[in-house]
Amino acid sequence: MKAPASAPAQGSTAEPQEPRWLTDEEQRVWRSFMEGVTLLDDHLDRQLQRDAGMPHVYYGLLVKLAEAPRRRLRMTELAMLAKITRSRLSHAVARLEKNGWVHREDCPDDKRGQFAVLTDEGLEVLRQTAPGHVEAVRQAVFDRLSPEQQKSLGEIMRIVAEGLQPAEAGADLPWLR
Amino acid sequence: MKAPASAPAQGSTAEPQEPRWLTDEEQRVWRSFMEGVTLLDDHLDRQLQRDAGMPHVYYGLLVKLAEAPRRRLRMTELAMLAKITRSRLSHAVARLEKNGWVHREDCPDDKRGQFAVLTDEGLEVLRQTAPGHVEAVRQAVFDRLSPEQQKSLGEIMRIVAEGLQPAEAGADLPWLR
DNA sequence: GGACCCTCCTTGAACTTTAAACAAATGGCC
DNA sequence: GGCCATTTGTTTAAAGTTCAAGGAGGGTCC
Repeated sequence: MKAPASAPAQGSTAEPQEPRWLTDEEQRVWRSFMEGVTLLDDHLDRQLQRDAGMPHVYYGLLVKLAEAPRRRLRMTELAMLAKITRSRLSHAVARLEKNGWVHREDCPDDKRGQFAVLTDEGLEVLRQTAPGHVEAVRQAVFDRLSPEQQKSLGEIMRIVAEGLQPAEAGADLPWLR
Repeated sequence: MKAPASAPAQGSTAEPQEPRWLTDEEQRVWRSFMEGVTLLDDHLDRQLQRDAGMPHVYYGLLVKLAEAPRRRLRMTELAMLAKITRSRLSHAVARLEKNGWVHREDCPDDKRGQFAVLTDEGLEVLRQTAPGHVEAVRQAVFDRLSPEQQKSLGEIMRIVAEGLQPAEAGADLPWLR
């Protein structure tokens, strides 16, 4: 299902083509990318763990909930918005519930369904910690990039994300994209 | 509690300035970034877990070792190259050792020191799985970006990485950077 | 109604990561 | 030599993530 990048007739039967290795320049790009991501992720995780008592992903969940109508979302919807599996979300919400930042509610329309609801306490935590988090993001990223670079980064990562979007996602779910 | 976005003399004593919130456009950039990274990371992790039986980070460790002088590196050095903590590395190497991909060796010069050494078996795993991994990276990233975008991405992430490099790193370690 | 398949969400076990504490060795410094 | 801070790498436990399996409801087709 992939066409050769260049000339030679590629066997159409099996996989074992000559690998399309990265050039030195591509290597450098890729390594910078992975290093940057690793360092950034760790940095933000530590910042939030210290100041908000939760990892970055969990913080992201609270943000999504805070932005949702009535501060609530179906589990599946939240999982898709946050780009995580439902399993991971189940565990995460269980933890956040224990903290009192979120609580679950049955869905009246669909007895299988669950809403995750952001509590007042959860909203308060967000209020208190958001400034510190934005500041961290700014210092690590936006303060260091020119407006053009910021724009590029957005375009580039949007392209990457689109390419990896699980095919099903949003296809039949009107509320997404 | 709203302060003007621009001029005012900033109190020099404490923290509670008006947060420098992200603009809508910055928000979009940041979210695309986080989504792209999350999806990409998961994608590569699954690809490697399936085809190589290890997470992306572990694969990265084997690569570093393969490139090192006698296929060996001191634990601390490897940890810095891979941008992970020594603790995490200890666990990772323990696991890789159990797989037979790596083995530890005492450092003759420093009795505290340990080398992580890539075994023949480990090198073989790398040989077998590298093509699949590059292909995944290509399809997810390089095939989708123009040469200019690839260049930008490299520059941008290099800047971000530099800003987060633990200050100590490389300062006194001649073998790094 | 009943068979069947799909979706929603949870669960438990295995594995990975984190954070904090620690022993041993090193390297000044006096 | 002896003292002391630092470096090296590991360990423990707790927290988070993944994977595969599963219970339960919904939807469709006959």
